[in-house]
Amino acid sequence: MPHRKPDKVAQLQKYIASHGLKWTSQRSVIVNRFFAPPHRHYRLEEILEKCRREDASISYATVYRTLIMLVEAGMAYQRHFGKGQSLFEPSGSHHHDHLICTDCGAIVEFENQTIEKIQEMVVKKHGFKLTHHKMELYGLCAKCQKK
Amino acid sequence: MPHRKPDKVAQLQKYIASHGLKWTSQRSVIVNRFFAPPHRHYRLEEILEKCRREDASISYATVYRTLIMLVEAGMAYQRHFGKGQSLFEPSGSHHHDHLICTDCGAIVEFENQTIEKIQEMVVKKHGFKLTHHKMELYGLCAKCQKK
DNA sequence: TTGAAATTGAAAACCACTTTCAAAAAGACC
DNA sequence: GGTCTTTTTGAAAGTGGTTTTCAATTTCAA
Ligand SMILES: [Mn+2]
Ligand SMILES: [Mn+2]
Ligand SMILES: [Zn+2]
Ligand SMILES: [Zn+2]
Repeated sequence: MPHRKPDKVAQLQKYIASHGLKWTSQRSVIVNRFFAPPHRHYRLEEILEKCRREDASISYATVYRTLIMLVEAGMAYQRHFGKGQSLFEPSGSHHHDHLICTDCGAIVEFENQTIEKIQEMVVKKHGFKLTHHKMELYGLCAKCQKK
Repeated sequence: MPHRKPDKVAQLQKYIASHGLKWTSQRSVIVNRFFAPPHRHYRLEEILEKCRREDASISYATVYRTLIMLVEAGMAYQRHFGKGQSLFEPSGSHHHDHLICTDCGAIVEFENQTIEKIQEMVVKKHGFKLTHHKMELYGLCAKCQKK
């Protein structure tokens, strides 16, 4: 199992250098946590809590700003499931959509090429040029159905 | 072209009567505006503004409460496109998804049975029980591509 | 080592709702 | 009609998740 955290950190350092930004101890803690396996969808507060175990003085604002920076660098996605807090996830190599349990919050990722193709057809039929899409399926996971 | 506003108003009056609620002049103004053709996706502020042309004293809170009531009565949907304000639309007979121009905000509705069927398959494969879904395609409409 | 520029934590501001509350309106029953 | 209980209203305050401000601190190129 590849442990790709160092790659991600190096990639961000390159981004930071090329944009006149600065590498700080706080950013190091935050991005190392964020890119540590397993791949997950994190609430900001969740990352903040983890980071504070390593550096108790890290602020909400710094975690917020760092995650936004990752999104701007193309290294993270900010998702808005439902209407509560947004979730951040490391951006990976391939696109995927989400299946979300409305009871326990479990998130399953899936990919379906047929749906993607049909989307393209729908868009073309209406004369649009597609930039991105959002597809979320909400329901009860197997566990929650039994309760 | 059928002008179905009176039906909707009558339907809401029946709902109101059967729930021990009261019909008011404000509710009359608001629902008549909301159900007046053409079918649209409205921001709350947009409806408020229209209603105030008819009754300048109508408040934000009353429009808000009336729209929520319509949603609870099953006569409107509240949509959360992007991250800003939510949009309300009269609920119609059949399900549809949305194609949204990121430049001018134009919204096109579409329906695709194949996508709906594949969604069911994806859900079943992961052992979920689907309750609802969200599918939005974002891009540039024909007009905005020319600019 | 210096110093301009970026970053930080704390706190305030922002924004889209959502709720509270006292006064007004609705409508069921005379 | 009038009476009375309940619901609704507008104004204002409260909420929650972000987003910005600002003075002090840190980074890092020179
Ligand atoms: Mn994901
Ligand atoms: Mn619609
Ligand atoms: Zn579940
Ligand atoms: Zn457009």
